[in-house]
Amino acid sequence: MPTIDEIAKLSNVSKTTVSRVLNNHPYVSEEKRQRVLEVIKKMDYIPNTSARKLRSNKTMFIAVSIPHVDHPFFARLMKNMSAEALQYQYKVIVFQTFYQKQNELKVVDLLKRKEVDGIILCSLENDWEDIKGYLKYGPIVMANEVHAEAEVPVICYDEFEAGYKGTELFIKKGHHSIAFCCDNLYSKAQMMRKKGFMRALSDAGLRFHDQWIFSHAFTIQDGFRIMDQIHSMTEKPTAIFTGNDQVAAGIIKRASHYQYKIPQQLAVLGYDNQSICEVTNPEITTIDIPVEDLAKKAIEAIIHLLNNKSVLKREVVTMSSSIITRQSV
Amino acid sequence: MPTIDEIAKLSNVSKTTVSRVLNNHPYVSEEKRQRVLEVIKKMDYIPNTSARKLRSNKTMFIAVSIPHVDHPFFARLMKNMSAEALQYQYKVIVFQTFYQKQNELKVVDLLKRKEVDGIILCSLENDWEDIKGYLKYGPIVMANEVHAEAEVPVICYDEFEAGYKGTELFIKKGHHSIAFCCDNLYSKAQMMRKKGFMRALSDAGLRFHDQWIFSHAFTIQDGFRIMDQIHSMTEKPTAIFTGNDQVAAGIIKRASHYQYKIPQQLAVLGYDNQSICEVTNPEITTIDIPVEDLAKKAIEAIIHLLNNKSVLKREVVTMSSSIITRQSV
DNA sequence: ATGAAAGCGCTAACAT
DNA sequence: ATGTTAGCGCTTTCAT
Repeated sequence: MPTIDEIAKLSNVSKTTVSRVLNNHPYVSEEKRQRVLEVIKKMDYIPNTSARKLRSNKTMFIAVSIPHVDHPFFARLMKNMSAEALQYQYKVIVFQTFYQKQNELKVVDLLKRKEVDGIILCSLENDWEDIKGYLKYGPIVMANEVHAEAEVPVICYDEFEAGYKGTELFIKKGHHSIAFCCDNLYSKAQMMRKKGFMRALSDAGLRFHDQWIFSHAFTIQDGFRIMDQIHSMTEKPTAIFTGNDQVAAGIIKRASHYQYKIPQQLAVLGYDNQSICEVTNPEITTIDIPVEDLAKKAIEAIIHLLNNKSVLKREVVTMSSSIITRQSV
Repeated sequence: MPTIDEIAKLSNVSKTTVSRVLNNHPYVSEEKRQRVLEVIKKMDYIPNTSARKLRSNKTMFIAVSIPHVDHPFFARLMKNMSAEALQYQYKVIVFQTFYQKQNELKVVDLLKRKEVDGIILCSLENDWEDIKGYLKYGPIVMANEVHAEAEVPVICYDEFEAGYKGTELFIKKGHHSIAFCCDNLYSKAQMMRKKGFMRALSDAGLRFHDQWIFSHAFTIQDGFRIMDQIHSMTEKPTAIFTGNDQVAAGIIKRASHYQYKIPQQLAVLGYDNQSICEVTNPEITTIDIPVEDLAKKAIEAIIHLLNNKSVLKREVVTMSSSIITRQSV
């Protein structure tokens, strides 16, 4: 692979001039520009990225951290973020934490190593105390996940509202015994959603049962497990807020197996509006969240910080979700 | 962020020594090593990655090219490749082609720019002729997708066998009118699968019908569309090889809507053994492919090339798939 | 408009 | 065992 020096030599110009041509700088005579361009083409030259990065101290990379990519919601988010970043000539590197603190710390380390220019955290494994120190190395934006006081832009859904709305829907349909699923309870977003759920319950004068809160609900298999648990209970809920369409699908399938009438005996509300909602029987009533919008806003936020080098500050953008009515509620 | 020079100064050693400590070279007195380590810790120092890459001409990055990440099969593949690469201290960068030739060319360009050390192509948009020139910049491995004469390692499934086996299953069950779905027909892998299908047909003395070949079959929605088409036909197939569980799910759902008895009136065979197979009604009989194995072997292959700088040569590893019997066939 | 020269932060050959 | 020095390939002052 030729270097800029060789191109300069062959074009009979200095490497400064070649660099100018490469970067579309003005003040290069048309004649030399053409000559350089020809040599570049002939030699099949492309500048070395590492050298450029070292010199300019910019990588044009944004790291995005997610639990793992084999998850319909995060996959969709990544797809959109990548496409959006490309609009700004930035490339997205996906980093999977696999729910490990340590892997998340490796992501923020990338900032320190000047391996990426900025970071978007779509989940949060560590305490914010352990992350905030990295802010001095570059901007961090939080998307999807929220945090109470992180002094960074946060683009998120109104989880409280979603929790409230969904629960309210059950109540309107006459349910009094409502269950709730979540990934885990250390996620602030999940907490907010649960708060909305609890509020709707208390606003309606309903009690909540401890054993009707199911955690570690991610997959179809988890849905099976949860339904098995419900089936074995003496006092059963008649409605369940799943927080995830995969889980809803699993519950519906297993409930049918146990001959439950859905939604009469057990109403099931999904979350995410994934395509799986349309293939279960009955089809899944779910909460639609604006993933594309979230992706776009998150990329815009990080790009803004990158370009303006403006001071990072807390700035929460909250997005509304809406209920998509199908058959399971 | 401090540089290696500052660390050297503060430790009263040369930067060579610091570099040695950093890279675990021998021949550093324990005393100096400790001193350096302390300063590094105190100063919160991490070496600049771009500088390292420029100097060492290694990036420790592997680019993996896929159509897009929001696809259950590719998501699973990526998850496994990323995890596997980490074992060798390599990081995977996912690049999505969105089925565009031009995006795929950007991926191979990364090799030329020294932005990645090697590439794994999991799909192929361009003619091999337009890719092979990049081999002089670094190793390329093909995984999942195949190519007739590409002179690189190819880790793939036995698509012919899968096509044959699946079709044979239908025939054993007494079907004579069998339809076939595929993404597109410029994919060599898809071609092989189709060949297996055709061969099984002809071995059984069965004809194939042009209008029973459905292309552009990727998603649940495509499944709906295909089922609509089938339903409108005067001469309908009684079995369909879908090539993808999402498509199978869509077909099953829509067929139920039209009151088809599955598998009696319409047998449906999936592909990939995704978790969605277990939530449809009836559950999807499918072809299980060893994704984890493919990921592992592909990473091993590229690492091998990277380490040994051995000559690239064609070397095809073919993996068998197996039928998972559920209810839809 | 163009070029000479400095230097980004690091590693490694070479000398001691 | 340790340090001196060169240089990876590029961009950017600064001078002309």
